[in-house]
Amino acid sequence: MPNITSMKPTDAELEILQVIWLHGPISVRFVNDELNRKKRVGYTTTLKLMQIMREKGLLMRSEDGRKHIYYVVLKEKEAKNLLLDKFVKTAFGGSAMDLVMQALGNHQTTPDELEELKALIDKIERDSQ
Amino acid sequence: MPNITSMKPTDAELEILQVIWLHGPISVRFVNDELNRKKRVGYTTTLKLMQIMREKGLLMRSEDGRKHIYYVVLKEKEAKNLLLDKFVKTAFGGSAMDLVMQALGNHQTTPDELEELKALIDKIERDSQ
DNA sequence: TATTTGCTACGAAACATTTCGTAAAAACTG
DNA sequence: CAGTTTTTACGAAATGTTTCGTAGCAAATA
Repeated sequence: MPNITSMKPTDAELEILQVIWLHGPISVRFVNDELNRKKRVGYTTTLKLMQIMREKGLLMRSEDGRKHIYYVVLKEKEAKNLLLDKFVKTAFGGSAMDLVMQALGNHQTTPDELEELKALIDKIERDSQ
Repeated sequence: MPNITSMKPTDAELEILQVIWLHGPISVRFVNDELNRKKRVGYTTTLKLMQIMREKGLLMRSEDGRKHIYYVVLKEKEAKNLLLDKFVKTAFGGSAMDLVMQALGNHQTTPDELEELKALIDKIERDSQ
């Protein structure tokens, strides 16, 4: 029963998770190149972090000959759910609705997005009947 | 120009911020008692943390005789906005709407809350005319 | 085959966070 | 006033995170 919040990914680890979620099973080299588009970081730093993440159970890898190919244990959506839960607790005192209201109020939204959101609300209301 | 994300409150610091936001300007003793409702933590630990938070510029204090009374520099709402921005970036790749949809879909909501949310959406739509 | 390149493993330094013990002084209590 | 309690200051240990250097080996290349 993997649980990403009990694994507490750090900020650096989260950056790596994002890259892997976006680009699929992937080599250390690729992750490091990707990270270096934003900031300078040495290859062995990234390697070490990914090794630690594997020890923690955050990543797994297949050994394709000499190279190792890493992938995330949890699906993106469930992982983000767990992270979200934790964030709601630590920053918003447990109120998801507070977070939703504040996020909505302070970010640009397109009409399409608002329609999508209204559809979701309708669905929630219907399901609760 | 205070900015809570550049100050990077840690998890322990965030717990303290929550207590102070909730209970107003407050003594170390009160914060520590409050924290101890959830977990055991020594008085000097809380004291030290709050001293560090003051050095970082997260808290200020007034010296009421012997006791020190601490308060948060940033208003709750602006602080949470900054934290939210950072979380959206690190965990949701920058998409606030993704976060909103996921938060809504995965937490219990009362009919009242949904009404409030719909009102906010209406307001956003009206304002964008 | 000899050299270079690229990969993993690993230890450890540098840094940050959390925890607490001790000391000193003020405030309270009997 | 003497003793106890409460408070702050501070140093430092314990723990967690991030970074990188070095070594050893395999693969590619000259």
